[in-house]
Amino acid sequence: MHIKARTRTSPDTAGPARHSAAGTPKRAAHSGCAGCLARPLAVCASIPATETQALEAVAGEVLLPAGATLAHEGDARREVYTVTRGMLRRVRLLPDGRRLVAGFLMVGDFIGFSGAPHYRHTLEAVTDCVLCVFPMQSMRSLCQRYPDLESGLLAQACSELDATRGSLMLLARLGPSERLAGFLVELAERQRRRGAPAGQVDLPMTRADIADHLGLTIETVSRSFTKLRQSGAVAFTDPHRIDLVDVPALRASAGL
Amino acid sequence: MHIKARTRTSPDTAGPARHSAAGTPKRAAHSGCAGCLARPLAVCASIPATETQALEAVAGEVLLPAGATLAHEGDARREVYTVTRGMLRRVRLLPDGRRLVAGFLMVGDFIGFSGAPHYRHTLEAVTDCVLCVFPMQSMRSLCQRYPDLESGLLAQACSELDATRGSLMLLARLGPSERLAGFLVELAERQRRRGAPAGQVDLPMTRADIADHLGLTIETVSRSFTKLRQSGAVAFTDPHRIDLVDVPALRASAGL
DNA sequence: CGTCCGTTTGATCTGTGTCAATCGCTGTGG
DNA sequence: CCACAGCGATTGACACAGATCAAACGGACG
Repeated sequence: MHIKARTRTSPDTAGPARHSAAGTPKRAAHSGCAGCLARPLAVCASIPATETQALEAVAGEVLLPAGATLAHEGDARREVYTVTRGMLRRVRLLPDGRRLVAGFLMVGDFIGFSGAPHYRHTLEAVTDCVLCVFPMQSMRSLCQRYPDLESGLLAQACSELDATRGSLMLLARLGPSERLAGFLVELAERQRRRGAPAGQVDLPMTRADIADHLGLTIETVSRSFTKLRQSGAVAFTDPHRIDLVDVPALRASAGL
Repeated sequence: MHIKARTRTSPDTAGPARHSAAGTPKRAAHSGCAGCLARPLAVCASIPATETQALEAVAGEVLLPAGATLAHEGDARREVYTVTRGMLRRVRLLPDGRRLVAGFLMVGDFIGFSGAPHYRHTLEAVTDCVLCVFPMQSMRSLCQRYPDLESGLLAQACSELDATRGSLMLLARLGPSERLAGFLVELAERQRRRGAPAGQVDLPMTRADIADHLGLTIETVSRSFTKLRQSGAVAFTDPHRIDLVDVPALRASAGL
């Protein structure tokens, strides 16, 4: 096997101050569903606007500065979340330091689709984030009271399954540039659904995050970017702002 | 990129007789939930035993000989299924013939967790199979009538998400032998939950299926098997019947 | 007995990981 | 204001794990 740990976050010397450098999460009172940007995108939409006080009654808010950790792999799961602002990454670390970014979470995404009693991934803020928190128990009773909420959760779980299965194809059978193309197209699509202009992608995460998401190295990701640029499929000056010039070509090369 | 098509099923010359060689599915009347081996494992368990007639009323049965296709990628999704006997594979093909086996479905597994209106994978029988069929519409009304059914579906969707995310780590960051180890322990675990003796795995699928599931070639899968055998982690004479000699070692090498 | 197919094993080739150097931007201190 | 340190991104040279090519083996079936 290749792929050994390098620039990796060192194999977690499980000391006291686990929230490494960056800031720490801050709790706050819930600021109300009325003006929430995520509501139309999130499962909360399954609860009628006239009944949002049922949500607000049990919800809290979490402010998460970029780089901070929301939850650690292995921690007991007691709460579920909806992302209200910003982007997070779902990270898993192997003992030898190899890192996987299992996915990126964006506004409206629900965190809590798991049967496991403990987190299976560490959740880290890529940018400054705001999240809605619900105790799992409250979420369960809300589901009983509003069956539509449970349907909504099921629907969102299904679409997350679809997306995750899509990643399987990327990782198992596509080459580096194809993976990157697929990643960019999918991210652009998610951002477009959130109101961003089509044909552009924001990449707040680092190349290392992308590499660990696509099963590549930083260098290969970088080379793949230049390759896509040279082929005219994408364009960019800022490495975190990509223009998708030839979406059909990108889609085709990712097998879509 | 490497990984080009070779032994692959030829890029689907979308002719009329798409159900290639093997047999074709046969429909039958539902044979009753009472003696169903899958019931305790499947979501059907969410409906009380006294009410199974509600299921039987809308369910049908499908008999699927090994090699036959249940549904094709791209077909409209009109039904959902529960596997009652046998094993299926979930396959996706790229235009150039590269193949992905996104997963294997076993007794009790539910087929129908997707938000898409069309199948995103072809479903093929690895062994002779029997499935319970439900029109999607009937499933929806059953969910309304039995909220526990929807909870059960959500729970199963979550555990499928957990499993799929586990595959991400295998594919993105583990070497061939590690992937194989992870695959074997996970399969053993699923079979154990279904009553099989621990420490053994049945592999009805071919090496090609395993390779396309793990993002490898047949040859590398074979070599990884011999490596695991030489290291004493597994033992076998029949290539389709593996003894897991050192489960802790297997789990460790897969990062579990 | 011979063909077929899946599996295993061996030899070679190549893409991508590894090692290393440079570039560019940001923030800090003199 | 400029010099410098630090970090992320990019580019280049090289090595090796795993893909490719090739052949042999073994069981199933006619």
